[in-house]
Amino acid sequence: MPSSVPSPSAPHSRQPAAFAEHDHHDCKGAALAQAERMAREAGLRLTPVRRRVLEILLEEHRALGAYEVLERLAAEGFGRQPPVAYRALDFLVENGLAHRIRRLNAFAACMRPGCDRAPVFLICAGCGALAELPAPSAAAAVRAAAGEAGFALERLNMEALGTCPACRAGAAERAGDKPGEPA
Amino acid sequence: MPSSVPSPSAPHSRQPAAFAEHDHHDCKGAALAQAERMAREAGLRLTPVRRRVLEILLEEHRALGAYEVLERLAAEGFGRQPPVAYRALDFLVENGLAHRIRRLNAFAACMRPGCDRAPVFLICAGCGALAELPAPSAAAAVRAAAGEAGFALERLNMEALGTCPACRAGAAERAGDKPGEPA
DNA sequence: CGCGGAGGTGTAATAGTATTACATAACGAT
DNA sequence: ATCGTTATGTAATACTATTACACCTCCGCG
Repeated sequence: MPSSVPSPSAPHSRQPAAFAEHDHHDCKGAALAQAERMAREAGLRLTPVRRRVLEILLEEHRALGAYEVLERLAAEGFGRQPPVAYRALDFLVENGLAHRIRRLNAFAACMRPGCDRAPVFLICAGCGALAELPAPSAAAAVRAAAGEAGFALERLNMEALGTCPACRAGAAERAGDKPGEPA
Repeated sequence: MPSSVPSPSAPHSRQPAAFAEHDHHDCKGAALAQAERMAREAGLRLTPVRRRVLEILLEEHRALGAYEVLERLAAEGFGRQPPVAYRALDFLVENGLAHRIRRLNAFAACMRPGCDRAPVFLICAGCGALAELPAPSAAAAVRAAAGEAGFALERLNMEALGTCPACRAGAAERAGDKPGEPA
C-alpha cells in the first residue's frame, strides 16, 4: 500500500510526489496513460513485456535493478534471462519513458514523460526513495559551460545523494526532538 | 606521448586541459604535487599503492576501469586481486583526489584537488577524453531546487556525454570541409 | 496463399564490475 | 615491546550487463 503514509501535513512547498503524500494509484495511472499516449503518437510498440516493465517500475518511487525487474517478469511467465529485462528497459529509456540511475545501477519510471529530458535525480540514502526534480536552470548552466569549452553536449545526467524530508524528520526525532539542524 | 597533438591553434576560449594542447608532464606533476600537499595537510596516508594509482590515473585524460588499474598494479608487483584496486580508488575518491565516473564504470584523477567538489564531467563519445568542468552555477541551481524540495543534499554528480572540440573538427572535415554545424 | 524481411522474444553462455570474508603485515602511540 | 588500528593481500563470490543465436510473429508484397 504505497499511498498510506499518515504524517499529517506537508512541511515543504515544492516537493516531488516521491517525497510527499499522494494517491499513488492515480500518480501511477497518470504516468502510464501519458506513456501510452506518447507511444501511440510516436508509433512506438509498447508490447506486453515493455508495458509490464513500465508498470513494475511505476509501482514504487524508487529505482529497481534489472534483475529485480527480471524476477517479477519471470514470475509472471515472461522470459527469465537478463536480456528480456535489459531490452525492455533500454527501450523505455531510449524513448524517454524511464531513466537509468547510474549511481544505483538501476532504473526508474519517468514521472513526466515528454517533459524535461535532463532532470536531477534525488536519491534518499535513508529510505531509497527516488525523486525526479526538474531543474532547467541547472541544465542550462551546464549547457552554457560545455558550449564555452567547445563541447557538443548530447546527454546530461545529474544525480544527487542525500536525505529526503521524511528521513530528515525521523533522524531529527531520534536525535532529541529539536527540529532544527542537529549536527 | 600524450602531449603531442599538432593541431595549430586553440579555437575555443575556456577549454579544460583535457581538450587542449598542453604540456601533460607538467599538468600531471602539478596535480600530483597538489594532491601530496593536501594529503600532508589533512594527515592522509598516501601510501605506495594509493600514490601509484593516482599516478596511473593521471597518465591520461580519460577514465580507467578498476580492472585496468589493477592490471598495471599487478604488473608492478602490487596485489592482483580486485580489492587492491578498489580500495585505493575508494580512498582517492573519498578524499577528493579522484572521481568516479559512473556512466563509464570508471575512475579519473581529480584535476583540481581541493577545488570544486561537484564539477561536471564531459565525456567525449568519439575519443573517450574526459574533462572536468567547473560549473558552480549548475551545482548552485541544483542545491537550490533540492533545498526547496526539503532534500538535504550530500553528494552531487553531473556527467555529460558528447563530442569534444577535436572530434567535432574531425567529423566536420570528414563531412565535407564546411566548418559550420553539419547536421 | 506463400514468401521474405524486420523487429521482438526467448535461451544459453559469457564478460565485466564490485563486494565480502578472512589472514597477514605495517604503523603509531603508549 | 606491546597493543590497537589501519593497510595490504588473497580467495571466493555476488551482482550487473552483453553477445550470439534460434524462433516466431507481424506485415507487406507478389
